[in-house]
Amino acid sequence: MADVSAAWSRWQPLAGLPPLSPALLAETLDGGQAFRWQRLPDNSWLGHWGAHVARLRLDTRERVEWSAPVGIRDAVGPALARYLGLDRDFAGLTDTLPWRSDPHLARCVVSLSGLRILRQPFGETLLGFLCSATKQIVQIKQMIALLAGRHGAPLNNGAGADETSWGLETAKGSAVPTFHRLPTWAELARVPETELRACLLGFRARYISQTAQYLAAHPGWLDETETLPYLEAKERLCSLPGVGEKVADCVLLFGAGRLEAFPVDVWILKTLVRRYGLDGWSTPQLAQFGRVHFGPLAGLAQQFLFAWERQEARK
DNA sequence: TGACAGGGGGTGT
DNA sequence: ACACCCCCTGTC
Repeated sequence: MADVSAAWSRWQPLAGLPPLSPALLAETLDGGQAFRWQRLPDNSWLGHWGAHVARLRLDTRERVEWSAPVGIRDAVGPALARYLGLDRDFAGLTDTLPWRSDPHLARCVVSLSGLRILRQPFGETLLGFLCSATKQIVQIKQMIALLAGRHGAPLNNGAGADETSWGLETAKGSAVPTFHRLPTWAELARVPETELRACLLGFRARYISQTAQYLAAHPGWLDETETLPYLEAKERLCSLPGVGEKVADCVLLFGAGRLEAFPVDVWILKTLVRRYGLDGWSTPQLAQFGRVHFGPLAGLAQQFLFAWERQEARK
């Protein structure tokens, strides 16, 4: 294994996060909420959000530890706490879900105990889910990586070097390229649609380009949207090209901490049909069912159901 | 090993 | 209902 200690801070425990199984850490970071985490050969996870970079791993007792490039470590600590929602008691929140009267939810909650909802940067979450239409996670991650690499600003590690790989090497011995942040919406507005297409976006390139034009013409619109009440925020997001109810709910759930948002995708659709017997219901009807049945934290319930259904499919 | 379908975490018309 | 794009995956 390559020496990765050189420019990374020493590993330190992440206070406030209960012990986690490797599978659950993977599900949380790489289960469809976020698209910028990768598993490294040493079994740690490398992730990016905003201008932050961090690595996470589990110690022998399954407690989460973190490390960051030394130059930005002091900023990453608090950012990580926010990103992972450490200010929220997810175990307590999960306990308020109606699992006592819902056997399927109960088994999901038990088998995926410890699952949490990330709090990602709002604008990046919008970009990620604009890429998500009829795409699987691996493909979305590929698009996002290309967007970051080609159109995002290189990240300074805080130590003055701008082209460093921070000593991080892959199993094959080649250096990991310089880290880049995702392009901001202002930056995306200046990228020709053809170049977006070259990032494997397909028909999503037009949506992203048009959304970028709109956001560029309306400064502050996105920040305002993040602060609005759920329904108003959702309505505004849905007015963007390429954003429908599902994408809007994902953005609000994973990028704004709105646990009432209940995205209905094909997995949840399968779940509601197969496990709840809702054959023949329309998508709006299913969304309504979810909000009523699962209550004010329907989005949290959704993540348990979603993870369970994907897990079943992989068996 | 290399082609070749088939289908994909949705939105807009 | 169907087009929109085109990469991934499984299969032959």
